[in-house]
Amino acid sequence: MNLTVNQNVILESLVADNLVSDPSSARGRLLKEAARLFRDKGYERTTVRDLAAAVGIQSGSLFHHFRTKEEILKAVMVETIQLNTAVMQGAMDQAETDRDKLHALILSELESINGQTGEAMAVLVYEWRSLSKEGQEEVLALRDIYEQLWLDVLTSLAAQGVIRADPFVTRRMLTGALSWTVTWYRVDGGMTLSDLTGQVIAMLGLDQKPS
Amino acid sequence: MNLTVNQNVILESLVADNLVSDPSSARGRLLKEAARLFRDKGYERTTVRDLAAAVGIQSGSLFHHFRTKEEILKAVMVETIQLNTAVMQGAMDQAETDRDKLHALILSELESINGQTGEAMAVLVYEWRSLSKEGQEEVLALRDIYEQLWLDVLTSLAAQGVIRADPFVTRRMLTGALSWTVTWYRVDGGMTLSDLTGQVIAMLGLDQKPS
DNA sequence: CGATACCAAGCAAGCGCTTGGTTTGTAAAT
DNA sequence: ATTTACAAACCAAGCGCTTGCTTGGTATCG
Repeated sequence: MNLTVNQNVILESLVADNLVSDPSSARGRLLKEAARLFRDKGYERTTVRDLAAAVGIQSGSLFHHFRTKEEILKAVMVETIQLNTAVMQGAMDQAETDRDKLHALILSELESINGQTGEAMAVLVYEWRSLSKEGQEEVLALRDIYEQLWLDVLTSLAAQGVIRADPFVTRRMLTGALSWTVTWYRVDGGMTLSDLTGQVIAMLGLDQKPS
Repeated sequence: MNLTVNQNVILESLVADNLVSDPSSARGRLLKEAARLFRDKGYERTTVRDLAAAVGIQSGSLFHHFRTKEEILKAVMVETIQLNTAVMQGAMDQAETDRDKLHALILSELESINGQTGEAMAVLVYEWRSLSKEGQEEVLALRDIYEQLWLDVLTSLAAQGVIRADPFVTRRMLTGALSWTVTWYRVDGGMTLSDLTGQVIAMLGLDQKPS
């Protein structure tokens, strides 16, 4: 189960459906650089001149591709959700038991946050306020689909007595815990994302009674 | 064990030691409003005119109290850490077993995040990047003291086999999980912070074998 | 030829912060 | 009890700079 390869296959199909920009296109490269800058400096501290310089054009030329700076932020968020929902759905389809599904969800989200789409995921989590109200609602609707994948599995596990905390609370705690890894986890620190997934499972006390 | 009362007693002693501004002073009121604005709009989107208007003075008059806008942000962060470290230390001193101490730590942090100092705590977590490098280091040093309280308890619990995940990883996961509550937890939602603490304990699988 | 992608220049607005001067609070001197 | 002295707190005005974005024109390419 190599998630990286999986992600690229899914990416291609989403690009074909025009749901996600081709990373090699001008628009795609801009979104990639925007995600990096927004994560590093924050949306507000990143100027349109920064964005333009990152892809080697003049600041005014940005507005040929996007009408406003905020539209760039929204595109980063929307495309990231689209991609990661699809990747996660794929990982879920390969798992059989609910325990396996939970494992897949955790690993999948850690890959999203700390892998190729990590910069954009950090933006999604920490630049929420910079979106207009309408933008927030649009993103929120997409996010609901993603969240339902989690809730289905956690509710099922709770019904089986495998977890004892409330599924909704558990999901929210895991959202915080996993997204926070972006602030401290480094791939080169000797701990793989698979190791980290194991740590989360152990923290939840699910490492003792195998299914 | 009423944390709110406890917090006010500790607050007074910190004010007496000049470690924290008196909330009724001009400086104290400004910091309170600044925390609220920084949390709601973000540091960058909050202008010095917003800050001044919130306390009913002209924007230029702010610079009689603080040399720069960033100094306001730093003061919000530093004073919040000072207060919450003291409150948490107090809660720890009252607990006996390590399990009780962990319970106290979780409840204490939830009170910090969702109680009176919630706005400032959110700023501390989410406006980190807006501080200069020197400011970050200063805040980080204070934070280490705070974090050591957690690590001592978690390491002890791990040695006893009560928790099986790595103490450092566990703390980081809990940092994310607990600070994330600021985005969804509401006091009026029928769930107290004590309930929420119980949920976290249950999520960690620590609700089954009482000490 | 027509659309797409870009540049060069700059505008209006908003930003953090400064300046010079006025009011207010306080406490010692008369 | 009133005056004097002085620092702290504040206002009114605005400076210099950066911001997101616009405009009019020029390459590039199927």
